[in-house]
This record gives sequence, structure tokens and C-alpha cells, in this order.
Amino acid sequence: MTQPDGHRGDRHPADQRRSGRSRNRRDDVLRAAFDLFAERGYRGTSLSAVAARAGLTQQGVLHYFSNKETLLLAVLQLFDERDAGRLFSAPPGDGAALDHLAALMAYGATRPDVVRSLAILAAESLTDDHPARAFFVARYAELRRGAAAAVRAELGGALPDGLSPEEVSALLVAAMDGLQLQWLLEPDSVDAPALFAALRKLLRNPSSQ
Amino acid sequence: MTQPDGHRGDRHPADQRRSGRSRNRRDDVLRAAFDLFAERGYRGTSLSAVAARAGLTQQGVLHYFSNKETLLLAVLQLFDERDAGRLFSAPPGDGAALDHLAALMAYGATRPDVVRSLAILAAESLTDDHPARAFFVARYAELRRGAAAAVRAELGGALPDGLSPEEVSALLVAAMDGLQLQWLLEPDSVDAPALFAALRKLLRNPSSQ
DNA sequence: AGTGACCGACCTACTACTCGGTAGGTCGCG
DNA sequence: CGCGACCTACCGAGTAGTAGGTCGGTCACT
Repeated sequence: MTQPDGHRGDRHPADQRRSGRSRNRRDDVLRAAFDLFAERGYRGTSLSAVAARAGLTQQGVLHYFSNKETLLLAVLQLFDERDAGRLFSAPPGDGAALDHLAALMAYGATRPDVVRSLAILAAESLTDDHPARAFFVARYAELRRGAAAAVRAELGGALPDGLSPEEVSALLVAAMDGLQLQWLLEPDSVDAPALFAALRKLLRNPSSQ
Repeated sequence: MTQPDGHRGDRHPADQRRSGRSRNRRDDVLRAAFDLFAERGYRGTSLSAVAARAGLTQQGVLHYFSNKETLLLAVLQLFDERDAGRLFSAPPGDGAALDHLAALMAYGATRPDVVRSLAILAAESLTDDHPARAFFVARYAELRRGAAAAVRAELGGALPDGLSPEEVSALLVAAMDGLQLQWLLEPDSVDAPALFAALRKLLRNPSSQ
């Protein structure tokens, strides 16, 4: 998501006005917005900052996205297409369904920017009248649904102590988020995927000691 | 934290300049800032908004707190004094040490504003150069330390499957945060304290089925 | 000739913050 | 008791800078 080339605001925007025609400028804007939302949040990010990083002016950004909210929604849609859509579309009943969640954690460990962006925007969506609110309500409902299906498939009725798959899935999703938050705050002292694996093991082997 | 009386910006500030002399105006500002940070986040809150809610002008706010960052730090200090300081100062080895965490969850269920404020500010502190960053790094370290001590006291060596108290404490804290996030997004479909209790039971009775 | 892709200039509203005041209370002193 | 010195608690006006967004244009390509 971060662009390693020199498309920063240091060069005058007009210089490269027609340069990257082959590359999709709209995607550049999307990438820049993603990065900045992860760095400063939605409310903390200005359209001009997005524009500068994408190598055009603020009005150029508004040419592609009619306003700031639309831009945020477009960024969020990217998440849907990448993560959620793919990760729960696995064939049901293939045994290790919970591997999908573990894989999501492992993927997150390699992409702190993605995790950070989601963590920041999810919490920010709790604020009044936040445009991402509906997105995250739906996302978590879907995550829980998918995780519950995975739990049912993998653990079946062998859940400890009268826990329902729905309860377990909420716990799993909660642990993912909470671990990632701690990991983002102190990357060196929290190993999120390992701890998530521990929780999973705890659920799978309820009679070990 | 919300003030039920009429101290809103609708009345002209000068009207009540000397009225509430007995009440501490500084505390009014603190309360207003707390509420607004929970509603709009730190970056989304303006000094004028804080001032209006506290019933004075923006310059009046700056009279008590030399700048916005100082105001945030003062609000955060309130959390420390209320929650953390009290909740882990229990006599060690009194048996049900983990009850403190459960009590914290139960308390949170009655104070969504407190939970929301902490969730929003914690995530926002992940953004670059956020003044609350150090606070939350320290807070989570302390939470984990306290929880680990509680785990050691209550579960002793009876942890399942080679899990260390430190790992369990990170999981517990993570579950708290994650559950609260889901609860804040959809209060009716997530019962945070109950789910936390389920996790706790899971840890205590590793051989039940 | 039209269309997509922008930019320059501009607008209004708001941001955190500063400066210089003033109203009223507290204090010591004669 | 009365008087000036000082202090706290603010407010009015103004600062430079930035916010999101509009309008009208220009340039290259089809």
C-alpha cells in the first residue's frame, strides 16, 4: 500500500501532470488515502494531504471522489474485496476452517499498515455520525458469522462448557482485535499470531492440562 | 461524566460568569472534554466545542489548560486515578483476583461513555505523533502486569497446555478490549461481560467438556 | 467537437493559539 | 475601617494557518 517511488509532495504537482498516464491515478489516490488514514485517522487526514502524497492537487482528488466521505467509503470497500470476501469463501466443512482466522492473523503480522488502518478506523467509527459506522457494524457481524461457521465445522459439538459457536466466535474475533491493538502499541512484547494460536488450542483441547 | 444541568452553550457565557463559583469550573471543562473525546475523538474535538459545552469561551479553556494536548493528558490522568489505580491495588493472593477484571467489565457495561472514550483514544493513539501514545503503552503494560499477577494468584500452575500467565493475561486484556468494541458497535447483540466470564471459565476449568 | 483529467483562484468556516484587557476577590498596612 | 497592591478568572479581538468544497477554465486525447 505504501508506494516506494518518489511520488511525494516534494515535487511540484504540475511537473508530472501527464507523466504516469498508464498507471491509474485513481488508484494512487486510493493508496495515498489508505496510508494516511492509517497514519492519522480519517478526521486527522486532510484532502490536501492525500493529494500531496498521490502527486496531484486537492481538486484533483475531488475529481475522482466527489467528497471526503466517498473517498473513505472507497478505501473501506478495498478491505471488503481483499480480506473478508476471500477469507470466508472457502468450501465449507473442509476440516481446518479456523485456519482461515489464523491465516488472517498471520497475514496481519506482515502488514501492520493494514491492521493499523482497520483498528484506527473501526474505533473512530464509534464516534458520532461517522461515515464508516455502518461498514464496521456489518463487517463485525459478518466476521462473527463466518467465524461461527468455522467453529461449527471444526469443533462441532465438542465445545467446552456449554459455549455456543456464536459465543466462541465473538471471543475469537475479540481476541484478534485486542491482540492486534496491543501488538501495534508494542510490537516487540506481543506476538499476536502466537497468542491467537494459543487461544485456538485452548478451545480445541478442552481436556488437556 | 455527562452533566445533566443546564451548563450548555445556549446561555450567554457572560451571564453566569461568577455564578458557579462554588463548583469547580476546571472540573466542568474536564468533564466536557471527556464527553467530547468520547463522542468525536481527540482530533475531531475542538477547543471551542469543549468550551461551549463547559459554558465558557475557548480562551477560558486555555486559561485552565495551556493547550489542547495538556487538556487531553489531564483527561487521561482521570482514568488512571479512577480505574487502574484502584483495580489492581487489591491485597495479593486473596483468591479471586480475576474478579477484578470481571468487575472492570461489569463496570464498563454500565458506563458506555467511559468504555467508548478509552476505546477511541487508545486506537487514535496509534496514529503518528499522538500525545496519548505513551499513556496507552504504559496502561496496557500495567494492565497485563496486573492481570498476570491475578492469573498467577488464582490459577497458579494449573494453566492449560503450557500457557504462561503472561500469555493468558495478554489474551484476557485483548478479549476485554475486543468484546467492548463489538459491544459498542452493536450493544444488543454482544454481551461483553458474559462473554468475558465464559473465557474466564474456559481458563479455570480446562478439563470440563 | 467532445470528453476525461485535471489545476488555479476563490470561498466560507473553522483550527489552535496569543495579546491585552477587566471585573471582582484577597491581602497587608496605616 | 479604608486603601492600594496583587491575584484569579476569565473575555474580546485578532493571529496565521488549514479545512472541505465550488467554479471556471485549460490541455491532451479520441
